[in-house]
Amino acid sequence: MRARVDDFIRRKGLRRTKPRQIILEAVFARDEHFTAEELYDRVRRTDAETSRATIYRTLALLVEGDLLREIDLGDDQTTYDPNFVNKPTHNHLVCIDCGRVVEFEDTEVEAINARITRRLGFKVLRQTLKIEAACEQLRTNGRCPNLIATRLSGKRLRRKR
Amino acid sequence: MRARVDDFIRRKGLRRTKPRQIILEAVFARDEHFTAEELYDRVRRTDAETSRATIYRTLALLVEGDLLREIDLGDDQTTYDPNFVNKPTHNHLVCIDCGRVVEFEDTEVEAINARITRRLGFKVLRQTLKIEAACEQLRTNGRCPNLIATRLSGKRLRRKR
DNA sequence: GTTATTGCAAATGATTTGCACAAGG
DNA sequence: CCTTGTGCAAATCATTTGCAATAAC
Repeated sequence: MRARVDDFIRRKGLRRTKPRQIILEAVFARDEHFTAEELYDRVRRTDAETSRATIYRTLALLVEGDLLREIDLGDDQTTYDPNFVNKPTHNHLVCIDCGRVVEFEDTEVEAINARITRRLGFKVLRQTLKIEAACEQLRTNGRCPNLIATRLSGKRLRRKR
Repeated sequence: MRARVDDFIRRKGLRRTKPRQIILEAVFARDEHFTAEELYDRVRRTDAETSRATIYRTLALLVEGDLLREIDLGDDQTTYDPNFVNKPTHNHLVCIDCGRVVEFEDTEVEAINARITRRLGFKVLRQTLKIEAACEQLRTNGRCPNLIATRLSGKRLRRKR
């Protein structure tokens, strides 16, 4: 990943500034999804100077360079996914009970793309499959470990304003 | 459709007001996608009194009642799709050249859902597949009738702010 | 030295909301 | 009547942007 990022900076002729370094570090340190605000908080812990503007501007650069992808999890803010570099065709399942997001791959999606190209005369560039689902454990057992964990951690469930 | 709407109003105990009637009429008159602002314009032509607030409130009711579905076409405003009542499992392809949106169905998507339920232990409630694609005609022939039509009509191409 | 980059604060723009008035049942 | 629904204007809130100062190269 480090290599990909370095290459990106070189290719784009970007400068290695301090805020940029810190942001890149924060973005690719883990494989979790995050929002601009969450990234801002994380970055702030390392450097209290970095502004939201720089966060947003850097995110835009990374998205443009295909190092990061914007995904829509159904709420009012954009979520960023750093995992497309390693898993270019993965999809998302969002649990409506606990808000947990599960990434999965399914080869059949590729087959659909091929069929679309043939049938509709378009060349597929990118496909986004989002599945909203309910935790079966919660239905059958009346309890869902993820939901409990979510509540305990105090993390807010995703929802539209 | 008329029946579905009436049923919805009755079931919800909603009142039949003039602005509501006009909005419902405008929403289900065609099967085209639209934004809140486009609906507002359309409604305004029939009744110059109706406010944006009422447009948004009515849209929220319809979405809640599953008569309308919000979709994300990649720009900054919500698009509404009135076709899910008749085609509950359709998907969208967005052409990055001309912005045209093509609806399509593909039985394989159902198979994926079934597989997810089995593999991941979630019950699929709703699936959203969006494909971004390029018009092959434009690539091969250098021209795309849709693109030309879009430009002639003066309709803005969809894009992030 | 130049040109890219940053932080700040103000602007944007879609959507939501408080409130007093109007209208449906 | 009594409650739901409406228009208006103001409020929200994530994201963007203009600008002067600062830092890469």
